[in-house]
Amino acid sequence: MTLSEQKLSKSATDNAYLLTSVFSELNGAVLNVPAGKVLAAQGEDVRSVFRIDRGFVRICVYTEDGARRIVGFSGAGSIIGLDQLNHPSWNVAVEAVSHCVVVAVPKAFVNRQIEADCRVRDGAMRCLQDEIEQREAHLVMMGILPSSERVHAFLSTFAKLRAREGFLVLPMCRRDIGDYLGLSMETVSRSFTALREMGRIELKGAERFRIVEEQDASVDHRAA
Amino acid sequence: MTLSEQKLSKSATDNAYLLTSVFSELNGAVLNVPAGKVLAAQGEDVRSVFRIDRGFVRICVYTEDGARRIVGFSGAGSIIGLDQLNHPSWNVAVEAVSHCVVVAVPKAFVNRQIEADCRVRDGAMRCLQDEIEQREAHLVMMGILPSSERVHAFLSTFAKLRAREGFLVLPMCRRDIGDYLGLSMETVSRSFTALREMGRIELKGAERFRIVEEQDASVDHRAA
DNA sequence: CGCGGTTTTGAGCTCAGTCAACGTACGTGG
DNA sequence: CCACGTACGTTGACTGAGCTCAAAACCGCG
Repeated sequence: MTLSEQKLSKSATDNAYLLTSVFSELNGAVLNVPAGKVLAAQGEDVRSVFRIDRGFVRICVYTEDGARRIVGFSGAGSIIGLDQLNHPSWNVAVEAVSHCVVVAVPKAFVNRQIEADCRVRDGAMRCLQDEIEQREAHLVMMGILPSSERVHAFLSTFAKLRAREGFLVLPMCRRDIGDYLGLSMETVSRSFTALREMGRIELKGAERFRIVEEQDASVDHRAA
Repeated sequence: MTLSEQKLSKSATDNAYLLTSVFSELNGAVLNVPAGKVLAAQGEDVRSVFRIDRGFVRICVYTEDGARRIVGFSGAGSIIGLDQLNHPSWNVAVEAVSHCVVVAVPKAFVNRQIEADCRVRDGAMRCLQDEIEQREAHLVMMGILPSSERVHAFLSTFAKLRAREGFLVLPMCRRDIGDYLGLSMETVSRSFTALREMGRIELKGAERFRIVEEQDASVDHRAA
C-alpha cells in the first residue's frame, strides 16, 4: 500500500455491497440530510447504523478543549457506525459535509443480521478491517509527509475515489481538509497555491480542481 | 474518551478473552521470540494470527523511501492480525520489542472458528472495533498535542495499561516512541527531560519512569 | 450593490527537526 | 580487572516548516 493509494472510503464501498440486504429501505428510514447537519453527535446514544447513498460526511472527534479533528470522510456507498455497535454512545460525530441521502438502520436489526447471516457477518468484518487500514494509512501520512504532499495525497485519493475525468468539486472547505490533515486552514490554502504554481494541480475557483498527471521522477529515462 | 485515556491495547485485551478458546496451545504453535525479531514482515503472506502471551510488540509500517512509522504497540493478551484475515499479505510488520511468548494460530483455523462459533465472531468484531478506536485516538493525539504532551500521554497510557504502583520499565527505545508519536528521537528525549524538570514524571535511568499524579489545573480551588 | 462567509496572502514567531558532539551503559576480549 | 567498542540517550546550536494574527481578495446571494 503506497501513500498515494491511501484510502478515503473506496474499498469500504467495495465491501459494503455485501451488506446491501441489510441496508434496504425496508429495514430503516431514508433520511434527507442538509449540508452541515449532524447525523450523530459525539456522546449521543447509538441507535442506528448509516449507509450514505448520496453526498459526503465527515467523521469528527471533538476534544475536551473544543478542538476538532476529522478522522475520515465518507461518500456514497459507505457504511458508518459498524465500529459503534458495541458502544452505548457515539465516540465520534458524523456530520453532513454536503447534502446527503442516508439510510438509517436500527442497531439491533444490524446486530441480528450479523448473527443470522454469515454473508453479512463477513461483510461487516471486511468493512471494519478496511476502516483499520484507512486509519493506519492516515496515521502514516500524517507522520511523514510535509504539508503540500499531504494536500496532494488527499486530492489524489479523492480523485481516484471518484474515478472521473476533468474537474471535480470538493465538497469540504479548507478548514475541514486542515482538520483532516493536521494542518491549519491557511497552510492548506498555501499548499493549494504552491501545488498550482508547481503545475501539479489545476484550480477553478476554490472548489473545483484537477490533478495533473505527473511523470514519476524515480523512473530512469535512460532506459527509454 | 479523553486523550489521556487513549489506549495502547487495554480494552483489546478485555475483549480478546472472548477468543481464548481459539488461541489455545492445541490449535497453534507457541513461539519464543527474542527482542528485535520480526514476527511478520510487511508484504509476507498472512499465515497466522498471533496472541501475545508475554512481552511487547510494535506494529510498523515501512514506506517506499524506507521511513518507518509505528501505528501501535501491543502487550500480553493482545491479538494481532485479525485485521489481516482478508489480506493475502501483511500490510504492516509485527516486531518484538522485548522478548515475547506468542501463540500463532493458522489463519484458516481462525476463519473457521469465526464462522462456526458466534462467541468467537463477537470477540473478533469487538477486537476490530477496539483497534479502530485506538487508531482514531492516536490520530487525534497526533493532530493536537505538542511534543511533551504527546510523550506524557503516551507514558500515562502505558502506566494505566499496567495499572501498577511505582516505577515501570519502558520496553521500547526513544526512537520507537518517536516513530509512534511522530517525533524525532531527540525531541522525545528532550520531552522526557522537560517533563522531569516540570516534576510531572520521575526517571530512574533511561528506562524506568513513574508518572507524578498532578492536580487538574482546570479544577477551581475557590470551591475548596 | 453591499454584505457575510470563505479563501488567499503577508509578516513574524515558535516548536520541532537536523546535524553534531558528548555522555552512559553494557558486553567482549585481552 | 580494565580497555575498548557499540548502541543508545542527552544536550546544544542552528534552521525551517507551519502556526498565529491580521488584512485583503473573492464569491455567492439577497
